[in-house]
Order: sequence, then structure tokens, then C-alpha cells
Amino acid sequence: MGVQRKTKTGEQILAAFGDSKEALSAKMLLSRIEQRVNKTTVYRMLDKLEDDGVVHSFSGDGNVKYYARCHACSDTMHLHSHPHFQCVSCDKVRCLDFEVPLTTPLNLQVTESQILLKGHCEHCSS
Amino acid sequence: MGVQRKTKTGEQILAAFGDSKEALSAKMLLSRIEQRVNKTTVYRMLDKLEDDGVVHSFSGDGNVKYYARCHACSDTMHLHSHPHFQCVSCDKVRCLDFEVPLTTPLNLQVTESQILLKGHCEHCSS
DNA sequence: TTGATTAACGCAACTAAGTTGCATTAAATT
DNA sequence: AATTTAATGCAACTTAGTTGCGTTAATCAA
Ligand SMILES: [Zn+2]
Ligand SMILES: [Zn+2]
Ligand SMILES: [Zn+2]
Ligand SMILES: [Zn+2]
Repeated sequence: MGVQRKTKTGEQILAAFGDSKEALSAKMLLSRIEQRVNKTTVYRMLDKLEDDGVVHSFSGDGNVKYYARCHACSDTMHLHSHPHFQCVSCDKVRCLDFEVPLTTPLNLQVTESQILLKGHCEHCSS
Repeated sequence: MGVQRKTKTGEQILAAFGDSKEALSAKMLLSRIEQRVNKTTVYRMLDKLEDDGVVHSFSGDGNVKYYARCHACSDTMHLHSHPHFQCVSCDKVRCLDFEVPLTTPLNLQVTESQILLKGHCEHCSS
């Protein structure tokens, strides 16, 4: 089940994401939240927000899970087949807007695709 | 630096991969190797084999690192922009043969792409 | 064949991400 | 204000992977 009560942790997590396409790990969220919050609480809140279709998650570099705001999802429909980008220089991660057309083999039933692009973001290109 | 001596661990790891496109985690390798080998040894040997362009690695589901044989790599040139597939039913992971054409935004310098497809493999489709 | 060199190894201890159980706190409802 | 129970904090745990260090064994030269 998703979020059922309005709490400070929930507010602060959503405030940390804001309206941007930036993706954040649990650790990054913890460091951004003013109020002292336990990591367990953050993990559980993120789970609930994901259930509600408010955030989506994916696996970034170094086996770390990242979360980002959803923009067209609800608790009944999740739709985010977009790729993600991680800068190898500043480590920032974000959602990319376009869709990648995938032609998959006929003998496989693909239900989900995760695309992570790595490289240098616009601020870190030299 | 890569592998410098012929050892049993190295042989057994390569034997476990064989010639297939199947990807294996360190844990899976440990369970497949007859001889008793320490996990540290497996991790270190995989690192060396990756340095040599003998295997490549990528992040699978559950933040687990998978390794697979390279087929066109050397210690000086690594080339594996192919996608990987993980069956959500039998958990097998493998390399896919085709390339995915990616049109990336102009303001990003993409140097690496990881594509993981998830779904049901040919043996687990009902 | 033997001895020297050092890559590879085993072990224990560690790190880091994430999870679980349980007692406590605090939203929401009456 | 009293009740209900979602949300929280804490400690302890799990799992993947790493590190330091002393030991073993592959390679090569004498
Ligand atoms: Zn950057
Ligand atoms: Zn996204
Ligand atoms: Zn399968
Ligand atoms: Zn592969």
C-alpha cells in the first residue's frame, strides 16, 4: 500500500525532488533533508511513493538504486520506458525525455527495459 | 594488470562460461565451480579477466554484477554495446546479439550505454 | 632439479546498500 | 480528548563486494 498520511518525511522527499528530472539515491536524499530522518524511514517512504506512481526507480552505477519523480504515472499505471543518464564526472543522474525504440527478438517476451547512458553532462564536458 | 599465470581458478571460471552467451554472477560462478574456491579469489580473477577483455560486466537486477564472455574484445579494445536480457522467471541472464541504435541529445557526451531487458525467456513463456 | 621471485590465493575483517522486527510516536478519525 | 494504526527510530541483520596480510604455488633462471 502507498502513502496514507501526510508526514514531514514525505514532504521533504518530494521537496528534494522538486519538479526536476534529477534522480536521487536514498543516501543523497538523506543528506539533502534538513530534518534528521532515519534511513529506514526514507527507504520505506520511497517504496510507498513508488507504489503510488509518484516516483520510479532504476539501478544506477555502483549498484545503487536511484529514484526520480514520475510525470505520467499513477498507482494503477506506470509508464517510464525512458532512458537515464549518469555523468561520470559529477555523478548526477537524471531522466531523459525521449523514448528508445527497441526491436526485441521474437522468442523473448520483454516486459521492462532499463537503459542507462553514461558520459559527461553539459556542465562537465571539456 | 590482467591474468599473468595459468591457475585452476582461471580455468574453472572460463569453463563455467564455456562458449555460451550466458551471464553469471560471482555467486553463481562459486556454486558452479567444483573445486573449493574463495569468493575473494573469484572476484579478483573476474577483475583480471575483465582487464584482459576476456569477460565484460554489467549490472543486472537486484544490484548484482554479472559477467559474460567477450567475443570481440582484447585488453586494448573493449566493444560491447549490446543489450542484456534477464528472465524474471528463471533468473537467467544473457547477452543479446543485436545493437540498439541510440540517438542521444547533443549536449551530452555519451561514452557508455547499459541496456537491460527484462521479461520471460523462451523457456518460461506460457 | 633446485631455489628465488612474486602472482595468485585463503582468510578474516570490513564497507555500503538495503531490509526486518519491534517498540514508540504521531497523523487522522470519532 | 480518546482511539486507531500509519509512520517512525533504532538496533540488528543480510548480501554484494572490497581490503590487508600472511601463505601457497606458478614461472623462470641458476
Ligand atoms: Zn556532470
Ligand atoms: Zn526516469
Ligand atoms: Zn526463463
Ligand atoms: Zn554481454
